[in-house]
Amino acid sequence: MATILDVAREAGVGVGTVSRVLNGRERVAPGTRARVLAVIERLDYSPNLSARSLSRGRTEAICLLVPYLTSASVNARLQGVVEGLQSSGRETFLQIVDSVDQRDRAIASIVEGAKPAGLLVISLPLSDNVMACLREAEIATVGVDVALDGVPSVTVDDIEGGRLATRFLLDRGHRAVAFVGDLEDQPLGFRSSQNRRLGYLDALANAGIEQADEYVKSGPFGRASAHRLTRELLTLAHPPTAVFAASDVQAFGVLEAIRSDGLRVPEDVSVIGYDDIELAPYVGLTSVHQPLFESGQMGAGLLMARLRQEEVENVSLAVSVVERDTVAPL
Amino acid sequence: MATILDVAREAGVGVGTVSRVLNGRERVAPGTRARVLAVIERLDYSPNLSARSLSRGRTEAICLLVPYLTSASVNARLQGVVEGLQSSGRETFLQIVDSVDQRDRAIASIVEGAKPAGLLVISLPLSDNVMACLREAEIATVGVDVALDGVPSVTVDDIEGGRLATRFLLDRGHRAVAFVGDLEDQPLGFRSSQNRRLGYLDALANAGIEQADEYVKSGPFGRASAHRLTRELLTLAHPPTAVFAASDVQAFGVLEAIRSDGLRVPEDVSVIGYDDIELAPYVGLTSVHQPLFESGQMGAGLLMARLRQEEVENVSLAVSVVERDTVAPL
DNA sequence: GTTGAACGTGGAAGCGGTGCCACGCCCCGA
DNA sequence: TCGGGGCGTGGCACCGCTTCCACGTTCAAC
Repeated sequence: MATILDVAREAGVGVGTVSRVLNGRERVAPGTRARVLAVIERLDYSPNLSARSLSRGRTEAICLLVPYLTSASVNARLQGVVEGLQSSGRETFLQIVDSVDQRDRAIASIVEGAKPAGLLVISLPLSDNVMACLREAEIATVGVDVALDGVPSVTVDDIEGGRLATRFLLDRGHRAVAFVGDLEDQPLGFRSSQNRRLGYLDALANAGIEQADEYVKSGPFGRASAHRLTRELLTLAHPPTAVFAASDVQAFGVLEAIRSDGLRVPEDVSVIGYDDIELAPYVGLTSVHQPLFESGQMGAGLLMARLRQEEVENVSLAVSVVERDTVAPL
Repeated sequence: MATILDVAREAGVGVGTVSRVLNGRERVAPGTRARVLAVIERLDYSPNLSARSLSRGRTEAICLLVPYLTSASVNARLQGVVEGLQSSGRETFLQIVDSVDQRDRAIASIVEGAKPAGLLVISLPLSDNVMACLREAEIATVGVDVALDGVPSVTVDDIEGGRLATRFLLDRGHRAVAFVGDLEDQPLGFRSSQNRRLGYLDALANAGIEQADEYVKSGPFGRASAHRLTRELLTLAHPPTAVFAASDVQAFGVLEAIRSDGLRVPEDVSVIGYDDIELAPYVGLTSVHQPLFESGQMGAGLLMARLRQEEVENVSLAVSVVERDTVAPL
């Protein structure tokens, strides 16, 4: 591999000049710049990243901070991010965080250790304290599916999504609409289920429906728990005629529970999910679609713009109901 | 952050000695070693990776070389890999490769640029030429779902899997068994569909069944293409009574095509898939299960062992048929 | 003609490690 | 007693880049 010294010698200039050309600094005569660029091209030179990091005291890389790779929606977003970042040519490394402890360790290693140029956070809220550290360390940060203090983000309005799903059921005559969601004291601070519930309550209130507390169920994320909660709903004196699940995975548990009770979907009970994950079309699940892949792509775009020192705005993506076979008019 | 010089001063030794302690070299008096380790602990020192890479001329990182993140099976393996690597504390970066061109660029950047300590390749065959370069560059390499020349790997026997799936159908009385798979001149050289077809043919031959060529269909990967191929099968003079799809995604296309013809699964036509992806249980698809996540974990284990200079053996994982609701006796 | 600011440039001092070389010491054999 | 071979160690050159300082040059202003 050629080094900066080879380039400098070959172009008949000093290493400082080559470095200035490399980094697009001013103060280089156009002719010199052209000559250096020609030599770089000819020698197929590319700077040694370790040396650059050492000298600059920071890394060129981009770090992706991601919770639960097993979650389908996080996964879809991640795919978008990776695709969007592909063209940047930067090293991209992955930090996966499944617990508060791992999160804190990951952040410590980012701020004090790797010092990447950019950080892209998916779905994981970070404290103001942490955000201050990141700003301090001059790490360009972007949030995807999470609003982070003082940095740009790509978000989807979960409250609006909850409203949309609920209105979809109300518009079809349902009045006894239940909600099945996550526990709301998430250690990692996820709020999507909570926000979707708020949207749900808001839509009901707007429709003038007095909501029975017994229609709002929450439990650990997953199919099994949703299954159990749904059985509870079905044994109520007045079981709901429709269920809004805070995620598609939970909706699958809801579907199972209804069917295992000998009831039919959507004839006896309607079900709407959220996320419109890849599985949804196979199962015919009506769901609230949010642009998962695109949110990742856009997040990558924001980060790359930030790294080019451009000013960027927050992006908010629209949600919509995808109608399939699990909701019927009452 | 403390540097090696701080440690050396604090411990009253030279930087060389600290470096030797750090790297577990011999030739350090036990007392000195203990003293240095104590200081390292006290100062919470950890070496600067950029400096180390620069000096050693190679990176500590591990690179993951992965095709098509969108593929469910690659994804599941990747999750296993990441989980398995989590404990190593090494930087892990991702190179995603969707075309021959990207593959070659990625390899060039690995061998000449980043020079990671380890490389874990998922499902992507590499030429002997490339393998020689990797050996030359002393990059510890491990294959997951691909056998790579001269390095350890975790593989699953696709031929055996094809046999298993086919025998499963034969054992239930089917004689007219069709195969729906991928095109076999994959630019990136994937051979799994081809191998599964070989297993299929072998099982038929062993059962003394003369195979009609018209029962073997191949097309681009994906649901739509499998759908189309299946319609062709169903219009044959003697349509098959069972279909073996080279992957679950293709099996979904097969299911759709059969049902859209007004036929029932499994009463009219049986279907068996391959991979047992997350979706399969939801749809009730009978499929050949291969331990995707585990293969990734084991691959990570092999790589970490190689990086500790341990000798390791190839691992071959077993496949098995998971019976659900899409296969019935003839 | 002198001054000095702005410009373009070369070069050296780091960045924080690694690894080699040289040095002093101790112990053993001649 | 002396020489020589380990052993344990300190220190310095070096990895390839950035960055800053200093040095000509040019040119406008006075």
